[in-house]
Amino acid sequence: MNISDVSRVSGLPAKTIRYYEDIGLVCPARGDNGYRDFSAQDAHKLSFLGRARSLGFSIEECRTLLSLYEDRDRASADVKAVAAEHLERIADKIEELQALKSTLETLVTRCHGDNRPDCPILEGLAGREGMPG
Amino acid sequence: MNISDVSRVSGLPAKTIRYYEDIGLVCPARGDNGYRDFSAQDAHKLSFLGRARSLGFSIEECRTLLSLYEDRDRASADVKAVAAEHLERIADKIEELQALKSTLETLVTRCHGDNRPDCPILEGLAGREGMPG
DNA sequence: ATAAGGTTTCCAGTTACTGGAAGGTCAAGG
DNA sequence: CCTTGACCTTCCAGTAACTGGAAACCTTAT
Repeated sequence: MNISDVSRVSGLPAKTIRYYEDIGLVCPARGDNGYRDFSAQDAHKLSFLGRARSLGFSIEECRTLLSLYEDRDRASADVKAVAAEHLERIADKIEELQALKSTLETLVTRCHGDNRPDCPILEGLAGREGMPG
Repeated sequence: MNISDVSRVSGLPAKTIRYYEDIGLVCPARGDNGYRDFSAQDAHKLSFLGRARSLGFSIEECRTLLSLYEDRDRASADVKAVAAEHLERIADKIEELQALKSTLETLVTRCHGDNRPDCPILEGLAGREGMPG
């Protein structure tokens, strides 16, 4: 498989696949012409990476998951630990964003949004008036 | 005010303040010794930036907000537009993260997390094809 | 032979900083 | 006056995870 084939199969851009090779996530074979020659396993690995990335795992987490995936003797507890920690970070991020959202909503709601120059949003940012949160 | 003073007052690291000068968000005066000399207005501006950044506005949005803040004739509607768009992005991000969270929760819950090697998390990431090798 | 399109490498840019090196400045103590 | 230590300065490099583009090579079809 050439890179465009594996790109179509895995859903990852060719650029990304080359980058993944650069950082050692995949090691496709090379043909005589220097072209990368991807096996079905390479394609599978890349699909795995694509799914893990789309779930928000970092590249380093993906590297860990991939090595766990390829280690037939690993304990599922190891995988669960990686995922659970990631889950916690997601939950934290959601909470943080919800706090931001409610602060901004308060500011936006208070702003009359017309042609007059006085604006509670800017006043809030300037720190003169009480900011919620 | 030297940079460490304005850093303390604004809550921003000195490095960040220098960076903000580099990209033209602030233009502090310079003393004969080459040291930056921040006015109270500079400090105020930096506090404004700090608050806007902590609300998740990008640097470019901060630039816009700052120019709106310093334009006494701007309409509050202009500010509201920036904030409302940002709010929408936050809401989208929250939704996306919640979807990730529930997918990941499903995977984590199904994983028994013991010493056995079979793991629903990895199987979920791998798709339907099964294990490598 | 030529044209189109796929592939290669390498370099630069993105966001918003952060760390560190090398060197100039300032105030205090001896 | 000299030293020490805390500041300050600039510049270079690196972070995460790609993305865009240039220049050149390879393949396929006409």
